[in-house]
Amino acid sequence: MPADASVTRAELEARKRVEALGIDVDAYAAVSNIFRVANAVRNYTERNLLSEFNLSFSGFTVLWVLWVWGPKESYALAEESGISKSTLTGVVKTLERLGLAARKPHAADGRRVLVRATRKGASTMRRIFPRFNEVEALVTRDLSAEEKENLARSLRIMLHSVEG
Amino acid sequence: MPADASVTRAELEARKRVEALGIDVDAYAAVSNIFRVANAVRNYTERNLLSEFNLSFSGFTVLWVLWVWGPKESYALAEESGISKSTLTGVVKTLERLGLAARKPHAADGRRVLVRATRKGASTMRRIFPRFNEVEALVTRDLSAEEKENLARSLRIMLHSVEG
DNA sequence: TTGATATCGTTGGGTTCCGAACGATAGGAT
DNA sequence: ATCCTATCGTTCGGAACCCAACGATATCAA
Repeated sequence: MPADASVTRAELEARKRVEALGIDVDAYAAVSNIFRVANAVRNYTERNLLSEFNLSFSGFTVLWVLWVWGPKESYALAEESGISKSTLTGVVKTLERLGLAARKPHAADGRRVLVRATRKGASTMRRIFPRFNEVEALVTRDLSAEEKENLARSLRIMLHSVEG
Repeated sequence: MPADASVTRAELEARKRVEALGIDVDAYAAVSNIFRVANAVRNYTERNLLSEFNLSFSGFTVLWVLWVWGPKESYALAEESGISKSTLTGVVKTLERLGLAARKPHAADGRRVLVRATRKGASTMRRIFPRFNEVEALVTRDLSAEEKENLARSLRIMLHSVEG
């Protein structure tokens, strides 16, 4: 086992603290490291890439969803982006101010609103995404193709468990 | 391959959109699913457990660190909790209001502040953590012990790449 | 001892984030 | 036609979140 994969001192300390409580250590290790990595990658990306475009991570995510899926109603857009609908209102407002997204009323239903990426929004995504993917490649550079696939597969299984 | 691990429709749509851009799909799949799972577990936990104690996820994390490591200076506490030191000021203020943490001045250095969990904070953690671990066990219930270990190991390797 | 420089935690300004409540619209029922 | 109920996006209040700037304290050189 390479040194990079060794259990960190923080993890050892935590285990010592809770070992008497009948804890599922494997589950703890898996989940806590997911949060650690997500946090680290999010912060890294916001600082070193998204700030250049005045985009928050959520703003980027929402624009990404619009770019991939095309125009979407607010509720579905919030769902897919992993934020609440009230948060989405603010994020879309910011994207509109930046000229990256636009609202249009639903043709048949006066309550609904369709959100779409503007041309500028699409061209921005074409510029950002390859660089975002470079970060993804960077942070997974020490994993083999098989390890990356297993990682993604395990995460999909977890997603099914928590959402189902 | 079980159905649970199949690539989601969202992922397929995304791949279609970016396949012409020379993207590292394995890296994309690994990283994007980390965010999905982290988001889902965080929201689930805040709604179904932490809200009972008026704790945000960050508040829980900070209190967890104090419980595991004992009293800690602000900078180190922020670092270990994955938030900025200015955010920590607010979070600790909230924990103080709840009676779960307390500040005390550093003996030798007037600039520094030590934060510690109160008795109530410690007893609260003893109540929360087993239930938090139940959630961790729940969301990993369809992974074998070996899969959980491999997952944690891959994540530690990634952490090393992004932080180093 | 005094002055320059570094390092603490906090504050200020602005965005993101959530749940709850709200107004507006829709789609029945009667 | 007129309720009743459901659903949509927004608003509201408060917490979390960041960076930059700040005051206070420490450190070390001259």
